[in-house]
Amino acid sequence: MNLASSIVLSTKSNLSSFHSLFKFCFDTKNPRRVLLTFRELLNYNEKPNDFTFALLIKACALSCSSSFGFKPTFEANQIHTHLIKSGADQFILVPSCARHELIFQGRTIHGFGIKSGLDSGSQVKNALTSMYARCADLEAAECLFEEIVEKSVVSWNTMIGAYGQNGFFNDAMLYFKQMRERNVEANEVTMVCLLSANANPESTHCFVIKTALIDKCSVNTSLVCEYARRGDSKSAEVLYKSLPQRNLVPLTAILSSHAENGNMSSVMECFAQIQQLDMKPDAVTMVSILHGVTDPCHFGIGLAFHSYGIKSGLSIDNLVANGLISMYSKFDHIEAAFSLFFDMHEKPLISWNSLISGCVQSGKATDAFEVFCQMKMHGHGPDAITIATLLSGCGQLGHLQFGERLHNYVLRNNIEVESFVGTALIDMYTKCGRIERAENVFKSIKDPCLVTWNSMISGYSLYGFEHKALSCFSKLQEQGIKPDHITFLGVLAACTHGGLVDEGRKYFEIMRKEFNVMPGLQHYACSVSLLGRAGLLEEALILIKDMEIKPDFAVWGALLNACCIHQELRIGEYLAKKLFLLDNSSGGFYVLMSNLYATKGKWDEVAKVRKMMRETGGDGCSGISVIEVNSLIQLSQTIPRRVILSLNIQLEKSCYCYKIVLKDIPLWIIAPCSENRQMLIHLMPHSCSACSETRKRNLNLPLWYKAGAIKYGFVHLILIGTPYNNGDAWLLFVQISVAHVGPVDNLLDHFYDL
DNA sequence: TTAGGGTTAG
Repeated sequence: MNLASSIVLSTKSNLSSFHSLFKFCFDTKNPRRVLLTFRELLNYNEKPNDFTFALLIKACALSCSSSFGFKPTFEANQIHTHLIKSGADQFILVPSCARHELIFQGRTIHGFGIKSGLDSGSQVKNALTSMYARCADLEAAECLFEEIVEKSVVSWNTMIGAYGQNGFFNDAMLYFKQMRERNVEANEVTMVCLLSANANPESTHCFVIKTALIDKCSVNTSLVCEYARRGDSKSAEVLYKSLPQRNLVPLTAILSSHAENGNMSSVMECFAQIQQLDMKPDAVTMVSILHGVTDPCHFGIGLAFHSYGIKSGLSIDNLVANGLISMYSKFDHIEAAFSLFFDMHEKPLISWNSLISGCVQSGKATDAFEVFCQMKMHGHGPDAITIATLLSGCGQLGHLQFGERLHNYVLRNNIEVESFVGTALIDMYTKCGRIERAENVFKSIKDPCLVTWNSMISGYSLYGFEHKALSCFSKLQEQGIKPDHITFLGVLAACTHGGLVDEGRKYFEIMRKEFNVMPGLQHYACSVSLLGRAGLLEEALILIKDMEIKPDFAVWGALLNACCIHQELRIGEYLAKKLFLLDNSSGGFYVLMSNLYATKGKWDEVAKVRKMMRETGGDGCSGISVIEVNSLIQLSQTIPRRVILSLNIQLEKSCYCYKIVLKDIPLWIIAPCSENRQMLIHLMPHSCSACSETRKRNLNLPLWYKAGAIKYGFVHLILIGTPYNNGDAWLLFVQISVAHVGPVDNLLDHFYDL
């Protein structure tokens, strides 16, 4: 129990003391504590009134909106039980409900209100409306709103907020118009709600000047924030400077918009301003700054702010720690990200997501899956963000099986296949060789956004379905969606793969003329490749010479590749010199040169280039290969709990990570290749008996489970699994994937138990 | 009773 609770409860307990305590819980952003405190209230035999009721609803609503994933809280369930147990005689008999979601707790309290007659006041109805809105039950919110006889500005604000919070911006605006038609005067909250419902800041700005609401601190703060959020830093700054009072919130919003644009010098100016004005930067300020650190040249700034965070104590804040994890991951310092994560006192889902995403972003998807397993062991279920991130990891590894399981999870749990998850699925299926499934996912999305269209266009182009890609491009335009630079990359790639020279020229032209999208290096590289492959080397060269940006390795490389195709040794050698000066460490360059000489049968030159490649370490990018072996193993008639498998996997010099799927339970094995050394097996947490048994024995499930050895170049495994009976025999379906995932030492570093 | 800067995702 915290200090405030002790103070209130040590004095003579009365209802208003409890109400004060409830308010304290809201102020300290701990709505769930309200629910616990309500239990105390009942213990003290205090009779709640309608105000208690309204506060309880607010607590439920806030808890509900903050617990993404509809996870019931222990406290809410407790209070529910209390309502039934101790409040039965005076409040309710609650209808039993199978779904244990937090909204259920809110409905329980609603039911209690109806029965006790405490729900008729408009204040309570407003609170209830807001609760349902936060739980995305707009139908219930609307019903309640209709019941309110005298709809005050608060009632209208609640509905504007309800629709705005749930993304129905047009409806929010309609309610605002209706409110005006009924001559209800808007207040500052109306404006804040409208702005957060994506209202145009310019028109809102005019309106608030006319109605004198501009003088309200919350209104101008929201306006500055909205200008900033839309990337209009200038308007945000002009408005901010016109304000009499300096305030950290709008200044942070401006800083954040600069950070979003990667404009670190402006970010630093804002930060200096904050310090000059003696304002204390908070966690949001810190996290906004860290968000802006995307360019490697700014990494030093990021490090400096990490130090600042340690000194100021801000780095303890979860938000800041998440921001730091993301920043370090962006620059491939995944060890630092892990270290920060392990030091966190509390690890909410969002922090797990940050780390998982960090692993995927830094190209270590295997680690992301390990972290995901740990996350599940700690009792967190994945949300839409976890799933989208992991799907991206599946695409990275070509890990179709796990991707499919994630898709099944989405379907089983009624997670909406909307823009983020849908696009991630399309991306995963495309990268895992299942374009038809990507198509099906795409068709299931009601209202695909630009990024989703882009994924499908790129997918088609990758598979050489250039006409489908171009048809997608036309449909996208029919929907009134404006293509961006990624769309054109997909479209140009489709033309290149299909050899559609005229179309490619046309799209390159309309890209800037019609859509005002300036071609970047990748667009040029693609067009050069298109022209070069078609043998139009001169036109490709002219295109490069006319570029308004300096051509990079990819652009010249595309031309060199065309030279290989058309055996243009003379131009090829000229380009090779250019490329060598640009970047002589890239393996790609040597491969291209070697291919060029090979087409002409110049084997001596090929050998020279290969030697150069070895000497410069240019062949640094090793590939990942995955071999899948399926086998059905028949076991003895007795029910074997301990299954001994001798798997015939020849070990090679480098270290490998093996993934064995026992039935559908994946086990990861890291195999250090020194002979006779114990092999370490990692059990992926799952609803398998092996895992639950281990968990029962030891709550701190060791990450690695010693169970095998490597002898004579073969892998011998002892697995504890549950085989299944097909009526005749006990069977174990084993699928083995062998994937080279890099040096074992790097992987092992991340885990504690070794 | 209604609202207000931020982190994680394609």
